[in-house]
Amino acid sequence: MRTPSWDNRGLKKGTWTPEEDRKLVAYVTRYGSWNWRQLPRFAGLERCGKSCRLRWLNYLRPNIKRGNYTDKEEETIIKLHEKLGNKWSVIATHLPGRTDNEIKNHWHTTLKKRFEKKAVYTETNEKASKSNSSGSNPDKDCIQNNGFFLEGSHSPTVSKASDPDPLSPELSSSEFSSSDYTTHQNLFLQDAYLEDMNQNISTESFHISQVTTQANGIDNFHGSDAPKTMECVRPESPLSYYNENSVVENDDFGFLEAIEPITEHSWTEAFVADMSLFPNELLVPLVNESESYFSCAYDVEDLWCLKNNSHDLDVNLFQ
DNA sequence: AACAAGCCCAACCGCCCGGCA
DNA sequence: CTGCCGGGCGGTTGGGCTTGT
Repeated sequence: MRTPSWDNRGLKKGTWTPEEDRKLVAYVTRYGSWNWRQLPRFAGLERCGKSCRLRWLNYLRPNIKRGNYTDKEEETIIKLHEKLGNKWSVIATHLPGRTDNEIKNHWHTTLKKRFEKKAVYTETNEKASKSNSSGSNPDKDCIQNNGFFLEGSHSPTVSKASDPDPLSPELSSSEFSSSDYTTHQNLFLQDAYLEDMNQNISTESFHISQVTTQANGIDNFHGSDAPKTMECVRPESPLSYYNENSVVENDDFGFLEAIEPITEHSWTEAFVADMSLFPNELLVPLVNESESYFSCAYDVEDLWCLKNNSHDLDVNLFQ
């Protein structure tokens, strides 16, 4: 990807290295994202806060689903885009595990082109049918949905305007008008809020079980040793090493089976303790990397083991 | 096999908004 | 009320990868 470079502030730009990922994951899972601008300094990263935030949200955070889009997901994107336009973040809340950036990319690279292609087809087909009123649609693999065709879809569930909109029980897409936009958007935002709550539960209130962590070393996910059966979660994602069977399509909480809930050693408590009791300078990474908590001297398995004993670690680190 | 063109996506950029002093 | 700051969002791009010739 992008060639690493440095801006005039001495901050690194470009592709993230596994080591940087490891530092970011270690810091955010332990302390949370309390301040993205300050975070890279304390996490030992020569990156701007924005870059860290983006990397975490789009790539490193748990429960990110990667790989091919299902027909249902594409259908959802198309329908929501019809209603909301380029509100990628809102659309993303209806696709668990997908990020706004990924959806946006998928739209621009695949769905948009398909839309334009089919729109042209629709236009020419309509002209043809006008000239021949008894004409029928010859393309049986394409299902028309408010002017859009879902290529290769074998599910006719969304094809009829009279069908209830699966995404908005109160209002079908055919009934939706621009004047309803604000009200309808509020409904979406309410859903978005609830889903955000779910996301927060998955990303901040649980941590990866030690057992699965030890079974799947983090470095494997940057190489070719990623489990081949894990399709719903990005194999090379450092935080995707919860049980490969734990993520079930259309099951937002399937992965939780492999994650143990935090009781008394939550990151929030660790954060409160660490940040309130220790001066900031003590949280700055050590100059000598071999002594740093986030250094490569620690295997990631050790890292997660250490995290599980964070209180002991805190004592050891800051004494 | 070598090259070109197009595709894909991670990452960056700049703007906007909300919270706060 | 105003200005600052941090976070969030949508648009854009760089460059690796894939496919076609």
